[in-house]
Amino acid sequence: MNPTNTVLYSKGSVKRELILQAALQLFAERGYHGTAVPELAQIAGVGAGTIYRYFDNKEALVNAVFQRAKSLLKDCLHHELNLETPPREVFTQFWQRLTSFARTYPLEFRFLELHHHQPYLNEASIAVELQVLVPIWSYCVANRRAGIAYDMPAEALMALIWGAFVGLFKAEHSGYLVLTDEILNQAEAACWSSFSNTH
Amino acid sequence: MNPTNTVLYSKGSVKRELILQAALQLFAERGYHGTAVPELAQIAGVGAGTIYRYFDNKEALVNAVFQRAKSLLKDCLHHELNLETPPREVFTQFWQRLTSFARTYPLEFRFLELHHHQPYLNEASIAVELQVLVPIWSYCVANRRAGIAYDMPAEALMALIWGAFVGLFKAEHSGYLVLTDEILNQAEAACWSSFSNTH
Amino acid sequence: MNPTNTVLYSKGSVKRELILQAALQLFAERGYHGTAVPELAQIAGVGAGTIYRYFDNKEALVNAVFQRAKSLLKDCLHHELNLETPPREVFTQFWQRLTSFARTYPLEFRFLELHHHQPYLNEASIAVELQVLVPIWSYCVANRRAGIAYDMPAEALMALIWGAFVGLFKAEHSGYLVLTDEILNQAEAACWSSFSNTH
Amino acid sequence: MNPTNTVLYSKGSVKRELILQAALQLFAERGYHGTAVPELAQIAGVGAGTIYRYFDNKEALVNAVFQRAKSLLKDCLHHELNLETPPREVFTQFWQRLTSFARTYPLEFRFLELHHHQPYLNEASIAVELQVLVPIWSYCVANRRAGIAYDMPAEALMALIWGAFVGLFKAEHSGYLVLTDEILNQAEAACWSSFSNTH
DNA sequence: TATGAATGAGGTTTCATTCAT
DNA sequence: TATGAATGAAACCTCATTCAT
Repeated sequence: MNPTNTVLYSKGSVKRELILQAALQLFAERGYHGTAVPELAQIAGVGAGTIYRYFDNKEALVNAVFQRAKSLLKDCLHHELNLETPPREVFTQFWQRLTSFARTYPLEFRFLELHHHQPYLNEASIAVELQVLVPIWSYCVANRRAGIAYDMPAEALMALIWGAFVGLFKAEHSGYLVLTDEILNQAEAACWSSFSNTH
Repeated sequence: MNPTNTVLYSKGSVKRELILQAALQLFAERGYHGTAVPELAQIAGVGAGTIYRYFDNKEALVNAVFQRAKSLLKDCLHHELNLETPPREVFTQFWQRLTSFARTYPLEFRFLELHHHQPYLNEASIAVELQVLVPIWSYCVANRRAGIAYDMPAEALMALIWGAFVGLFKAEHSGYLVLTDEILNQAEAACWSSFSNTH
Repeated sequence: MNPTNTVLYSKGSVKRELILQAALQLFAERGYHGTAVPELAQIAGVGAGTIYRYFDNKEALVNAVFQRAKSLLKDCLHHELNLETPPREVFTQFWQRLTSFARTYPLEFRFLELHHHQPYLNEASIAVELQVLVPIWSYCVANRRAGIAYDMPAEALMALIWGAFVGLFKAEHSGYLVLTDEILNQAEAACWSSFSNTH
Repeated sequence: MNPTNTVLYSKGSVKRELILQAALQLFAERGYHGTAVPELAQIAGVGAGTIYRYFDNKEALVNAVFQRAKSLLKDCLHHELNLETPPREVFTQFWQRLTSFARTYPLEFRFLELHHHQPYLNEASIAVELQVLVPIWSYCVANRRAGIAYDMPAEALMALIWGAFVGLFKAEHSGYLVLTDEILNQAEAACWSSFSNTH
């Protein structure tokens, strides 16, 4: 009866949400091809056919999951980030935000990092991916120009730090390690050392 | 008729090799679940049934691929590595050997790093994985004890460096970057900085 | 509350009409099995569930469509047809009425003639079919007895003429032909020749 | 062991034949959309998956069935038909060949005539359809030019005769009529009357 | 009365595996 | 030993029908 409600309901439909959650979980655990739609439906607590009321097909679903996870990451990383503060502090902020993301949204983080998404990503998904990367890239470029970061392509600097961070959480997820705050702080310092030749 | 012969033949068979090669290629490109056995057989140039003469099933095949790739990595990393030389030099050697592996065996490298193997790995595969990790772990432990490496768990140090290295090649494979020797050398120096507080 | 009212309402309901129209259109275009109920509902501009308020199921709907179309044909063909006029004139009248039906109700005509209804027709539908055929059959029988028509079973005479007529419109619908009034008149003469040995 | 045998086997594979037969039967009975692949497989006596070894998909299968049926019709109608004989005799020959086709290949005839194929026909199927029509069209054109046939477009003449013929067999299949040779001969004479104004 | 979201049976199709050759 | 045709279970997806609103 409340049209506003209706609209909100249809946009943020509870079923749609259940499906996205189940998809996130299973795709993160087993990957796209390793996840069967009927099982996904069961975990979501909906009929298999219902999934196709909300998503054109399985590929559209995985892209929706990807875009949501990447957008969340983008918000966590970049929202109200003050790039005017000293580079060393910005770096710490990035690190803390990344950590916060990986801790708050472990499924999103694992889904994004543990799998190989290229073959099924559509344009919108690739666009969101770039929205995450561009600000970090700018930060690297600026610091390199300022003589703060090592004299490497910004892409290489990003890849090193990002890779190191992902490596830590992958190791934890594999059971090799428990990431305490202390370790994460030490790792942050170590990564800063691999980013900048300043002390 | 001679069982020894049979075993030797089956282990060293040319067909077995073709199958492993095709499996490596397709698993690296599309992942385990994204690869169909009949197509794999076609790429290998053998009949689909032939695969089941050499491997019990698809899972046994992926484990064989995994073990071969990891063993190769183990050999590349650790064979005749002189751990007596100064830690900085050992680090450089590790880096160069890793680089050499990633360049010489790109499919093996991508297969090992781009995908999420846990769900189908058997004990033998896990054992080989440890054979790769243990020497590096020892190196990290020793350097930490000697006050050379940062005061972090060896597992964290490993995860950082390994992650950074993988990050570089993942970025290259995604088209964000071309890894020249110069960049790889700079990255090596940067990673040493994230490993050790010495100059 | 007034059952009579209810019945009238449900029989003459505007929604019922919309559903029958949409069903006619889609069944004519794609056949019974090629038409999906939800799409039919959308074309009709009603909810999918609404269809089941007016018809027990899809089969009941197609029978209703069939009976309406056949009844319309029956009315067009036989209403106030004067069988006392000379046979040649009656034939022309039949032909003109058929033409008028095919032109005025092209969907009904195509639905009736382009598809194969047997598997889902119920008794009522078969009864209506007979109501169309019987007067024509009588006409054929009478003319045969009178030595006007060829000495064939009435059923064969009917099948020939009816088939020829349908063939013309099928050819037009397939794009092989445009049926002008002239052609239709010539065809009428030709069909009379195949019906009667008189001049 | 006999390579020739192998080739013949693969071209005319017995399974392929079983599938085509079952498809012809069910498509003729129930139409394309009314036929389910698993049921078709069961009638053919093969596994459901086997069908997809021989045909890309259901649509490719129905096109194969169509092309086979139309080719058969083409051969029956046109093979070694002597167009030099008098038109009246050619007409009789056409009629007899059509009758022979409808009697010898009743499923093919019903499949071709009882259903509406347009939506799924591919180019090859349309090409075969034309191969059937063109010679008949030429015959009609020639007879019209010679003043033998009624002065109607060839397409209209064809549609009339073809429609009349199909009407007869449709009536028989519907149970309205049993087509004896006598009736077929009388019908042939009647149809000639609707084709030509000569005696 | 009317709806359309929801369903699950059943549709088309794929694929890991087997087995006759 | 090697094959690849064959399979049927299970994948993805559709749709006739129901039912809470």
